[in-house]
Amino acid sequence: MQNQNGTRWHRRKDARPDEILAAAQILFIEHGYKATKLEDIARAAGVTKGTPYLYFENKAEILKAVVRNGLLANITRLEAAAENGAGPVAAQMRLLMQRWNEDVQASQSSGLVKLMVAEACNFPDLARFYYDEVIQRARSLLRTLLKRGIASGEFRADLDLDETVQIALAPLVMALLWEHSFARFEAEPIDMVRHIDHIHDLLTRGLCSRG
Amino acid sequence: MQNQNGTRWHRRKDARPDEILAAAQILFIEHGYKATKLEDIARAAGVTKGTPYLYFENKAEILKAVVRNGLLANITRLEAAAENGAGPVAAQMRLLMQRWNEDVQASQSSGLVKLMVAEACNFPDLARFYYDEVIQRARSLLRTLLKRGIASGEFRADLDLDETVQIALAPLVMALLWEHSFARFEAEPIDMVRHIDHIHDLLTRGLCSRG
Amino acid sequence: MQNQNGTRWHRRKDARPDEILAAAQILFIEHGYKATKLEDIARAAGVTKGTPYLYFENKAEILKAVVRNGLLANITRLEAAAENGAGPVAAQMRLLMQRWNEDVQASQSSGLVKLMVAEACNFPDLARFYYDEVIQRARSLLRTLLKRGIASGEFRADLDLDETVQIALAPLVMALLWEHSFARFEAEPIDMVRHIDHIHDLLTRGLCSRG
Amino acid sequence: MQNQNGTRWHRRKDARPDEILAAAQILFIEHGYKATKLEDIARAAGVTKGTPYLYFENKAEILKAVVRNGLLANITRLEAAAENGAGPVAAQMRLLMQRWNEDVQASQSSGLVKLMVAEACNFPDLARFYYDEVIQRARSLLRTLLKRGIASGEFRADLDLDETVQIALAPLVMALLWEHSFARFEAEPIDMVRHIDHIHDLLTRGLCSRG
DNA sequence: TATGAATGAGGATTCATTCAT
DNA sequence: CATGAATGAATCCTCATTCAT
Repeated sequence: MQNQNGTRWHRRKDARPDEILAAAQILFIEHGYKATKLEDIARAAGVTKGTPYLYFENKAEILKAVVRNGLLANITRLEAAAENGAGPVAAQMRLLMQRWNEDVQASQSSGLVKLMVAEACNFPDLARFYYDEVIQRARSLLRTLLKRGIASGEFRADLDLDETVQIALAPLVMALLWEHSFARFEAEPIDMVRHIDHIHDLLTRGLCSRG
Repeated sequence: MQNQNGTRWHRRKDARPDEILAAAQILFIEHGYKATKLEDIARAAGVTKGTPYLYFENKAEILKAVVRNGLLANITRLEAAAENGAGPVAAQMRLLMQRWNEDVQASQSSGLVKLMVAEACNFPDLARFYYDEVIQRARSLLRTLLKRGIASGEFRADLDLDETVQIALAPLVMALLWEHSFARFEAEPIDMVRHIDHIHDLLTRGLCSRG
Repeated sequence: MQNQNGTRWHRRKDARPDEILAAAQILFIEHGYKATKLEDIARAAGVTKGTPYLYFENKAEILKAVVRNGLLANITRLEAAAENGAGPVAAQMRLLMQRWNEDVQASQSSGLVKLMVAEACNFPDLARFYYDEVIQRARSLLRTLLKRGIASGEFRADLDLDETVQIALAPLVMALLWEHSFARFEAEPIDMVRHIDHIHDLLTRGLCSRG
Repeated sequence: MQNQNGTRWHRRKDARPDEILAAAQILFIEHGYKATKLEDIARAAGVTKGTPYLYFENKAEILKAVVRNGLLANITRLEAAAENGAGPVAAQMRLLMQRWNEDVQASQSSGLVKLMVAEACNFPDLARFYYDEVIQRARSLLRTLLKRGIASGEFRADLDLDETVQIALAPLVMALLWEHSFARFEAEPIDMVRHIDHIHDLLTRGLCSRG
């Protein structure tokens, strides 16, 4: 028997769990946790019904692994990208947003946020993990930048940090959710690079024209 | 089963559908569509499991009715509130956002957005309805305001309308999603009135300090 | 409120049970006992769900009443028709078959036999009633005729009465069952008068040509 | 649940479908389609209620498989038995009827006809299949024989073929229906070999004595 | 390791029956 | 008498999970 690459079966041991998680991620995001059948995950991963149970306790654990895996990697890369920035904070912020976007695209993880929003109530400990390890760290990152901007006089000194962080993140998060909910009804797909430019522009300059 | 009067049931034909929808809304938002059992909806509505079928074809139709009912009413009230504004557009916008918030609070419909995001892929026609009748109408409303602001010279003339609308709505929508996902992990609940003020402030003035 | 005849509601008391039975008969024959909903019976009878219970204990009793009513009337009329025949027995037999056919057509009861065959196992006492009050009496009738024919020398003396009765009835019964099962697939409907002539002819003369 | 070996179950993939169909056939014939619970079928087949769904789409498909399986096999064997007959047609016909009877007894399929009659209206496509693949083929077979008999001068030349076929088949079919409806009320079971002899005798010679 | 047949608890839906009006 | 809202047992079907192979 040959797999799709034409290589013989062997040494898949290490890859299996990730293949299962990759398949599960796609299906969980597309249909939600409950509506996704374990057998579909298995089939999408190229294995049969029993196999996921060799690597994961049960369906819930697969969901947790999907989220942990995907998001931890993302946030970690984001934090790495945020280090040692120099120059105007606004420009750093813009660069960081674009980097983050590239990373999300590359890691195919955009739908995880939707998944977490949808399932937060049903998986309190997972939601807690997401809150602690993703949301808070992302906020922290942005807060640091804002502080630097305020300190340097680049940003207004009267900003409420927590509020501003929350508001600044919203359009970025919404773009992800959008892609996995209503984007298909739009005439044309979102150009994320351009969208992020607009977000950045609006955030920094505001709507109002200057006197 | 006996009700409080000692009779087996009340004759509630007129009230029943709404009671069932109200119960369903809470549970669908809390647990998602699939994870909500019809019997739970029934019990929460004070009836037994057969009763919902007297008023609704099936579970999916209950979901659709929940969404249609709740959101159509909201958007309609929002449009009414948007009429005949006068004075500075920024102030009108702020007023509208606060009005909308009050309406959402009053109608207990904040979680419907989360529900729609979570289930958009599984209910394409419902998602289409939501896109057409809620999203587009909300966008249209905001776009009109922006145009007025640009025309009056209050807002920057170089704004991309579609992008700006999308971005401006994001923090408002995120606040709703937040409430039904991770809000419980926060030290204190969001003060929406204050939050909206911050959103409005940031939107209009931007982050940057002025020379 | 007016009924279909334009007369006011009144004095339906006596007619109701029969209207319900008439509706039930049609539906039971068409869909079988289990697949027929009491509400459908009620609607077909022009009443609502609860009404049949004013006249009948439950669904099973309605079935029993349908069968008893319909078939007892038929067999009784058949016996009446069989009385005081004169002339050649074969001719009497033919006349009786045609009379019976006319009666079945007129009484709309042709499907009751199918109903009984289909439900005999689920309603043993009803089946017993049918066996005793319909089958046996019909057999008895035919047996009497056969005996007369044998006595008169018209029929062969070596006939086994029981067997012959059973065989002679078969095509008649089959024609009824046919009408309520596969007749619709035929190019043209059965002409029962002609069919009975053929049955009679074949029964009396046999297939074989005579030397 | 444990089987006799103390294991939870056997690996019976090949045998299962037939075991399920065999169980279903008995129960469908005994109680009708609607009144038969899938769990009863499963239990009768020695499995639990989920297992039938591994092999059949749903209950209706089980019914169809039961009928198709059972009856196609019967009619095919009947056609095989009809080939290359020699000698007097009446004798061939008798032999064929006896063969058919043996085959029906051996294949335990006598009740399928009753099942089809009972459910024809609820399963139009199945009824169509039965009409095309069983009834028409059986008729065709008999018609061929009759034609041969007429051609050889053995049978009357004035026979209406279609009518005669229908009438000749009736007692045979009725015997099957009888067995699964009212036979139990008879003092003694039908001796089919003898019954067929009588049918054949009556068919060929008719009731009337000869001058 | 991997398979996939089998399980069986669980959930959607139906419908005969009841009974306050 | 008649209605029809409500009930809840019954039944179809699903699918996460197990385990002999």
